[in-house]
Amino acid sequence: MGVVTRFAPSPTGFLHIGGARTALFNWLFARHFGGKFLLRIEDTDRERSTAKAVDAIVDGLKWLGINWDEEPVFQSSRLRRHVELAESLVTAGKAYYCYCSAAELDAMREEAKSNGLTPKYNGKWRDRDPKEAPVGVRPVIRLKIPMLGETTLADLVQGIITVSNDQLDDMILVRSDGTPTFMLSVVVDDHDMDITHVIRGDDHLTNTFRHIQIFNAFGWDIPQYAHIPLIHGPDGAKLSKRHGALGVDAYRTMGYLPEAICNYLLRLGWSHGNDEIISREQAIEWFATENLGKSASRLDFSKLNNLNGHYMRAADNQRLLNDLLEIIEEDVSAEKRCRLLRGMTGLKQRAKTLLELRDLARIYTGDFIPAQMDFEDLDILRIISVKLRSLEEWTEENLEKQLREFSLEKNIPFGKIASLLRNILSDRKITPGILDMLVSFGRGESLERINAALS
RNA sequence: GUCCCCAUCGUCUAGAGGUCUAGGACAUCGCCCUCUCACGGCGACAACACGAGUUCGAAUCUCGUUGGGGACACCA
Repeated sequence: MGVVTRFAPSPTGFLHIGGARTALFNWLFARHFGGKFLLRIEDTDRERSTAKAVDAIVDGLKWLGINWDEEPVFQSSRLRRHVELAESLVTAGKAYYCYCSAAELDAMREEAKSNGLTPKYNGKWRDRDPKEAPVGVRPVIRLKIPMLGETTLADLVQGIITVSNDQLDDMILVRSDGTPTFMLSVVVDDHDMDITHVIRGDDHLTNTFRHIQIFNAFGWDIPQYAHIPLIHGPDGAKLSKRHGALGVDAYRTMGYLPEAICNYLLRLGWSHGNDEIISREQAIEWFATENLGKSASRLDFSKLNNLNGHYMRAADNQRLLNDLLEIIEEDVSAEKRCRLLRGMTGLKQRAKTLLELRDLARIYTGDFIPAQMDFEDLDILRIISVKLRSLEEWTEENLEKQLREFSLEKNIPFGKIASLLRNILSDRKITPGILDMLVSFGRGESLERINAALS
């Protein structure tokens, strides 16, 4: 049977950057082996789950180009099955009803803690006669975890990890309100969906020992696990909203390209020798859990910017123009769109993000105030004006030829001419090359601006 | 507190006992290219957390210390 992976976010917020990486890795792994990648929405927490969050996650994945197979599974629709299975465990003597109150549980934890032990449930109802059940109290269902022995996990990333069973407590499978817990639901769904490999953040590592116990109770096969390290903020502390725990949509509005985000995320905690720029196809071909690192990594925006710059330069001009028009508030005339498209090659190599590109683009779309010039400059400009007007074809080659000839003829440095023209075509210090600008503006607009400066 | 995990340049990492006076990338700083700015090219700076072992030999193996992270809910 083939590989089946899944991404299982809980829809309580946006698709954050760590989640995006988890999804990416699961997706790459499945695609590498020609298997399936499934999406499961873990919405068992009805209070916190929203349809809006589901949309945000779906949009985020689509934007990143991560496509899933089959219809997404909504965990909430599987409540019945989860609870029935838990009850079957009670019947089989592998789970039991517990009637403890919240106050009792607190006391147990406090007691364990004061004895220097892991705080946990003490098994009060584990072997009690159900006849002793207090009336009017709705019980939870707890799993009977073996009191002796240990549980071992052979993790694809972290290696072999063994935990003593006395660290695990009899976890709750079904709450007193009759709803299943995350622990139960994950296991049942991973089993029912035939998940073969679970790649997830290593904040789930210790949960995995509990999951294994549930798998064992049911007598089911356990999937392979790969726990990937978490992403930290630039300061090494846990990722917070302050520094990057943003939704992928936020990265989008910051002007990053999805391929840059994917490439960046891929290289965070994973490597393939010295390769840095990795296409989607190469990533699918190369991805393997063996190359995953074990330590947490920090988010580094300067590297992301560099990568984004690379993908901007590599991007198709028309596509970039479309992206750009989406984030420009005001209308851009057809004429100016043509200008932008002609000038895109020169613009995109000067921008690291779409936001920077938008700013640079104003050279071709915005208003400007031409610089003041002295008489000498005006004389030079007058001659240039005549020379350029006489050009038959307004091409970069012809423009350069004409201006270079003029430069030699009058013994005026080409740089002087270029900066003169820059000052009357734009009021920016930083612009594309002067020939590029003349071509992008086109004959009409260029001559018009020169004329305006002369008068 | 208890349990688990991690540890190479500022950052992401290569490195699976000798080829490591530790390689690449980003960032930083020079130089070159050059009409400004970028791009590109060349170069510089810069790391095996610490301490014991094992071994002829350790960044690589073992143990300890320190530092960081995660988990210990009727959240997921």
